[in-house]
Amino acid sequence: MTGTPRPHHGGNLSFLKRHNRSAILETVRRSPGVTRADIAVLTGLTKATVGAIVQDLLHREWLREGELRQSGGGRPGRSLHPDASRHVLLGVDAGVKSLRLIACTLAGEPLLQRHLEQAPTTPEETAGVLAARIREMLADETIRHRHCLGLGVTLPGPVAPDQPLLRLAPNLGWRDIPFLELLKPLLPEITGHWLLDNEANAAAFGEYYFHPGVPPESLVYLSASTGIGSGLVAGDGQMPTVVRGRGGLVGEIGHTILQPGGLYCHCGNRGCVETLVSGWAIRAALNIPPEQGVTEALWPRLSEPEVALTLRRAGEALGMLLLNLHHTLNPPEIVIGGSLTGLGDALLVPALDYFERHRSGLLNTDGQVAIRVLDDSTFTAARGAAAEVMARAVGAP
Amino acid sequence: MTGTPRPHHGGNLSFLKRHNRSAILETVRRSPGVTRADIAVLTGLTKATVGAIVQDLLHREWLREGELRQSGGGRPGRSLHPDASRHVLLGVDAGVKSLRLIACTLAGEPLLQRHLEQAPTTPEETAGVLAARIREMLADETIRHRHCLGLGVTLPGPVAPDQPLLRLAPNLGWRDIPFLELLKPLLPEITGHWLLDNEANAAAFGEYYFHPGVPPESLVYLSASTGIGSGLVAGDGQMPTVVRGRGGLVGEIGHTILQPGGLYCHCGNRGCVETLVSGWAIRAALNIPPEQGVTEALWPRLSEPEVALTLRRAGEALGMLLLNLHHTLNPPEIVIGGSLTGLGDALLVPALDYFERHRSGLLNTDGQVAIRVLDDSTFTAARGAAAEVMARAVGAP
DNA sequence: GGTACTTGGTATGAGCTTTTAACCAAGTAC
DNA sequence: GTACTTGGTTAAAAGCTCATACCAAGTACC
Repeated sequence: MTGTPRPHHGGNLSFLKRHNRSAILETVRRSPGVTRADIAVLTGLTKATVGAIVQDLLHREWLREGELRQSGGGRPGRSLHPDASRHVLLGVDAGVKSLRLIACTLAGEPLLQRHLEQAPTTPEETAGVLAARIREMLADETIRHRHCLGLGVTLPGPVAPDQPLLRLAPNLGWRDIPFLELLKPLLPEITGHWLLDNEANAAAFGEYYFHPGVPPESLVYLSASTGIGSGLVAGDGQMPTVVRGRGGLVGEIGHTILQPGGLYCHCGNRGCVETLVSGWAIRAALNIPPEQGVTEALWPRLSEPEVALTLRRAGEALGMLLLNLHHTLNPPEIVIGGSLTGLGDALLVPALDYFERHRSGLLNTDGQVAIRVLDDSTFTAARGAAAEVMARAVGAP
Repeated sequence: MTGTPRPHHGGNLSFLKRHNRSAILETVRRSPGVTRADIAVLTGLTKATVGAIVQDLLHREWLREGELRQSGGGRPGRSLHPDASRHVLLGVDAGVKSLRLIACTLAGEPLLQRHLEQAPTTPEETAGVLAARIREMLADETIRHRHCLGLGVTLPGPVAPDQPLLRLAPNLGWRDIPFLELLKPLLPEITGHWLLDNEANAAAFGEYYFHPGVPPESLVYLSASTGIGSGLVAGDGQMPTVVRGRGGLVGEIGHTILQPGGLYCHCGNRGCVETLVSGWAIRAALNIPPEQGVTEALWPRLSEPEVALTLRRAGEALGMLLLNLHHTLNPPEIVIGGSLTGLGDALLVPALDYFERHRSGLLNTDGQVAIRVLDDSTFTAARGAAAEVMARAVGAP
């Protein structure tokens, strides 16, 4: 449930077996259709070991056998795939304005999605609403007969996942909330893994974990909505890990300074990223009333010069932030999500343009950094929380 | 020699034994004087396993037994310490203006240090000079009878450690140099581990690895000299890892933008950090001739208003960079090294002051970020390279 | 001083996991 | 139909940690 608090933990034979099972499962996830022989080559394990562990995984219904691979002069191998039909992962993203719930397969494909408007309220009330909706989902025909591996929850603020504890969610008015402790008693039927994380961290993890093809060395997720957050995931060939700071916290990239002497931010400093590109900055610059969404308010007004100029400037600031991230961490991939991506090209073209124009040639002799803008990131964080559940389940006995 | 290229590597019994040996060794390194019984508690291994592995480590002379611990009503335990008397780690930092060589113990304590002025030249010539000096060190009475575990080399530019290959060192004029391949044939007597890394990454790793007391969750090293570089190390309770970007490269934090529309940088952009705080920026602002060192040139002039103002402004920019790092990654510790720290309070007081004044209260409800300025970072990168050698040796058969 | 008790460390057999090697299965080439 | 190649399984062997029992060396107390 919680992480290992010990500084340097030894391992026994069961640890070794879990390690190898995880390696095999990740190999199949990353390359669906591989055969046992392929796995043996890729993991460095022997045919015998792979055979035994695959049998176990087939029996647990984590893997399924597929068709025969065509052979080139020998017995054809039996292809293996993740078995997406027997289990379900639950993820919840409790945002400032809405709750997003997802139930997805081991391959990250959504089975059910729920998006509810929900004004900020007390933790207890939010937990109550969530529990009712989750129970509703669990009763749905689509997933009723699946085995639930656990539930991951994300919140919009710094989280210490080891406690687990939400430290602070300014936009919800919450502080030091052990949110899972409120939710668990309401959902005793969920016996799998429970975990809590920051929204951007979970999204970053999910984008990495369910990344199609070869996963990058590291990945940054930039969450652009009311505020600006980020998550960093590094995978050193093994299970990817979220890079966290002090006490498991993560930074608040929205409060990095881009424009010294600029506008005052609610954090007390001047010229933070959030004074230039966040939802509330755009809202303030264009006098959008609080009851209206930024995207809905601006779609009809995109041709107004004032709106176009504001979004272009915000986009350039976003580009500068991307550039700084690139020069600080050089991640092979930066994924942008959050409600602001709904503003489309008016915001994003200036951002990507700025980035491309100013990316220094000092570093990237070859390969480029890929910047991927999500069309719809409504369920990205929730799916990321589900991914974290799966990663934990893979490593569990 | 090279990292594991395989995506998800399985492990066998010998892997498990190495894992546990590493856990025990790290425990003793982190808490010198522990007993076998303490180790069993800390690592979660049984007394029997700990006893057997400790015996092996004593035999290999990685550990030594110390005095008896006073007991509280039972047999007193035998304390264990790293054995710093039998092995030696070699580290080389090939900088733009000088070469720094170090030989140190398993505890990171220096045995020999060499600092040579060396103008930029060809990779081959540099390798030749280094080989001669390393051989000289190896013949020294202090380390002649020790067993050498390997050699780590750092270079001032992006390095892909897996190849290993220096991608680009603008200040040396080198590009795509497999530097170890030049050095290895000249030093056949060094049979241990060879590795190559970026200077800031190695320094960050070393500061983490030889960190006294409980190591932080992560650590950022900021290298401030001619250019500005950084390294990020994250230790998730196991062996710490350097967080790298695309192709093993690391970003160039000196080219993050702090002042949009500011001075032009040699990278082509405007307002980079390096236009504000780097050695060459200060040199340009105060007309320091290239043949003179920045620190030496400015020490006698610190009372001049122009110098004081320039350094105060540079310091504030450095403070802003620290703030942005803090808000991006929230590392519990930021270590500052590099020749610019030689400018002392004139630069650093404004930097730390700016940081403290602007650090937003949003995040740090408790614990603070620690910023540590190294008095003398001459051999920090070289020692870090030696630390990387040790970390690799610990995990090797 | 002797005994009971507590804690540190070692030795031995059991249990589990991977490996080795031999074997069977199922295709192609000729 | 036979030789050959590759995929996968099985049984014995090797290796590691663990549980248990045992010995070692101190304190507390009578």
